[in-house]
Amino acid sequence: MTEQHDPIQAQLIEARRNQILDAATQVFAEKCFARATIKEIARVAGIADGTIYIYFKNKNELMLGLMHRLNQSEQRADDFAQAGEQPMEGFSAAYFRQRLQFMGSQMSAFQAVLQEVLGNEELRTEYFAKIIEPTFAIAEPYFQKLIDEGSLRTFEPALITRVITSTALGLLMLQMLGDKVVEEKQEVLPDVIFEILFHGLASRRET
Amino acid sequence: MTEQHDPIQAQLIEARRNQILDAATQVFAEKCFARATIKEIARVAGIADGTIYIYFKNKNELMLGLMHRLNQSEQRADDFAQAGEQPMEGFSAAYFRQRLQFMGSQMSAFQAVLQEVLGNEELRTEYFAKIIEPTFAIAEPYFQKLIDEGSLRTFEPALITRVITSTALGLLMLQMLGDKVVEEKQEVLPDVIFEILFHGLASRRET
Amino acid sequence: MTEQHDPIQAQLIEARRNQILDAATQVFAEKCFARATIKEIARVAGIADGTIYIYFKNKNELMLGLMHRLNQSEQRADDFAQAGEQPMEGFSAAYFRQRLQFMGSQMSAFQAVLQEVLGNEELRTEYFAKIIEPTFAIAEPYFQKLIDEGSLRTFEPALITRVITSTALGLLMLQMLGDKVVEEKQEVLPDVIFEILFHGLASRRET
Amino acid sequence: MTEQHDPIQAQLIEARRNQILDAATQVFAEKCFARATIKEIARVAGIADGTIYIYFKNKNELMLGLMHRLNQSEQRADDFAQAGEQPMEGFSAAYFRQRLQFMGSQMSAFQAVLQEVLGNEELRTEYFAKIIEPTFAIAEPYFQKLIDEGSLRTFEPALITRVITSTALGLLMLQMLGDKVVEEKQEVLPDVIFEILFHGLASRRET
DNA sequence: GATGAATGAGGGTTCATTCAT
DNA sequence: GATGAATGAACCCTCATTCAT
Repeated sequence: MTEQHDPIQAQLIEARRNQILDAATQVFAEKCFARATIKEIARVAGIADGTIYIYFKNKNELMLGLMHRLNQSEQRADDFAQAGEQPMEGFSAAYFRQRLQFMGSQMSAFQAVLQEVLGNEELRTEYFAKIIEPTFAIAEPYFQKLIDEGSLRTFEPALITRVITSTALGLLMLQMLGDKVVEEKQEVLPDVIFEILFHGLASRRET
Repeated sequence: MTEQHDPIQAQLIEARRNQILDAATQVFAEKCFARATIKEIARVAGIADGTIYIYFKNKNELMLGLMHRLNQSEQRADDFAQAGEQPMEGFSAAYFRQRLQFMGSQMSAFQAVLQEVLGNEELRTEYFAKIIEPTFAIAEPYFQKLIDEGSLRTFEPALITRVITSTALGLLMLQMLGDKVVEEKQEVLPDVIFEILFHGLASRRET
Repeated sequence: MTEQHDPIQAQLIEARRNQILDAATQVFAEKCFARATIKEIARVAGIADGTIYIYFKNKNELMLGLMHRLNQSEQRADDFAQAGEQPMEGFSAAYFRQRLQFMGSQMSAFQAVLQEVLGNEELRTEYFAKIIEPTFAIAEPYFQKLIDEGSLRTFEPALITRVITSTALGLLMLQMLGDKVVEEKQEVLPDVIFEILFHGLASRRET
Repeated sequence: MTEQHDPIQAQLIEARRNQILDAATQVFAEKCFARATIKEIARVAGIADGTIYIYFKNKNELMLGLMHRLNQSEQRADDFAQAGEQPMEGFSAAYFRQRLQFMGSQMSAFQAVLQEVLGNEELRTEYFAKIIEPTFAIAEPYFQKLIDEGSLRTFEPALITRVITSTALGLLMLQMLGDKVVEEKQEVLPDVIFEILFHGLASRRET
């Protein structure tokens, strides 16, 4: 009957999906995936329960959709690959700051995803394989190069990525847990962390 | 006639509680709090559903009991306060290693608690106020002293605690997410992290 | 687009509520409130368990809904206030007969309510304050007037209402308990009771 | 092993049964049969849950035991059969007053029994057949005699018993429902009721 | 006999999902 | 496509009853 307005149709569908995912993000972050109800997500999105099932097969697909969208915007925000030939410290510091800012800006979504990922074996595996591991895979050669250049001390690149990721991830967790200091200092924290990770806490004279 | 079973009784009750909490820890870590069922916890504990309700008022109290027990064993394992006059680096490294080992050994419990804490406003507040914040309160003066002594560079102690905690917490998260490298290297990681946090990633010549 | 279903919708909702209340009345009367199960009420109503919870918040609200409906139909059936200037005996006898007939016709509902009210402190207080006491408040001035007119002997109106109400309530109880005589004679009983209450059991000569 | 101290043993058993029934009466009246728990009855009786099952087969037998005991004490208090040759009005008034007083004194037990009887088909039948009907059977010939003597107007004795019983039962119900007037006037109410039932509410001149 | 921990069937309630409108 | 009433599976929890001590 209705002709296929492919591009317009697709945009409408995309808009609806985003509307629903926004509502889901909000409700998941407030209440966690399991306690969130379709009814409430629909209410927040301003649509009827049943409508959600036109755009997502089931509640789980909502979470996957959310993860997927988060991942996409992450990649969009991410210019790691374009490290190019910038001076190491400058690039690294800028990248690190940008990364933390992005995570902070998407905190609700990260909280919803992490929350569920921690308690969902299947999702956990997928999340790690599709999102975290690829980041490592991109970063490790970069650190290897820096070591080879003599910019960095000799640690296994795999360990370097873990330590840096840990710090960022842990900071995000502290923020989610409501730590006031992290929240108040979010402007300076990326630089402080970068400084500590690169030059250490210890004063030089005692080295 | 009947023996005084106060002490014996108490021990039996404690044993049952632990048996149930062990089962709960396992099931919560596998399936998350919300998806875990009393039926399965009972099955894992090898008892009947109803028995759980003799020892815990409801499912929520199971989680609180688990948090409480984790907190207690944490305090028992913790000798931070006894830092005494040991050389800074030695003590710090040892403490850091011990802390990470403890967290690793209790990973399931931490996973269950973190998982739920992330998705439960009320629990989150309580967890942060009762467990995380006190740790900061103990550690900050220690770092202040080290700064005053000139052992550490001048950062706000509050930020130092956040960065260190973040790294530990993030590492735990990575392990929970199934990172193979973290698991394989858990012997050396505490030392690597300590080394990086204290002396930095950057090679010295470029300072 | 969608029709304005406010009025239609409201009627449908009312019909469903009544359908459920009818089923509840039947099951409560058979089995008492506490032993009645939502499953059976749903079965009798010909709907699914969950549907009941769309129309009533919980099982208790079913009982309150039932009480409320009974009270409403009672008020509708009640024209006491319209006693007007009819001759006392005629009006009283007619009213008394109508009242007993109404109670008999709603016996199941009364049985369900009385049953629960007897075993539920809170409901008891509410039922008495909202339903029984107001009836007394309406009736007492009427009897006072009859006494003042010299139609009735001098008893405290409060006591008269209690005695009459007792007789009606007790008769209802006997019927609920399965008394065959009350059931068979329900046609004449109102008149017999009225006759006894107004002119006494005793033969005149011996007065 | 233990010799059979039949009489002493029996007395101990009877005492225990009464202790339990007293507790049951109290808890049933407060909470109704269905909501009363064995645990609470045991607590009120000052014994362990399991002990109740030594003296009563199950919870239902508690109710039957209570009914039975109530019935026995009723019969003990009842000297209807001994009507003898006393003057009709004197005896009747005295009997009626005594009956109402007994019911008032045992109100808790009656409330528990009536409550449950209203909602329990099986019990209802038994209660009516064993307790109420026999009373009718005893009273009816008595009223027949009074009619034959010319002391009472000519009503079917079966109806007279129903009306009188209704009034008493209804009065008990009003008291159970918490009517303040009935409670305050319990001293005079038996006489008022008797007066109304025998000589009517209507003033004589209008006869 | 007395105890009370243990059992597990059963009930109230929630909520993801479906489907007639 | 959109709706939201209806469904019923599944969960938490209670409590009568049993039985080893």
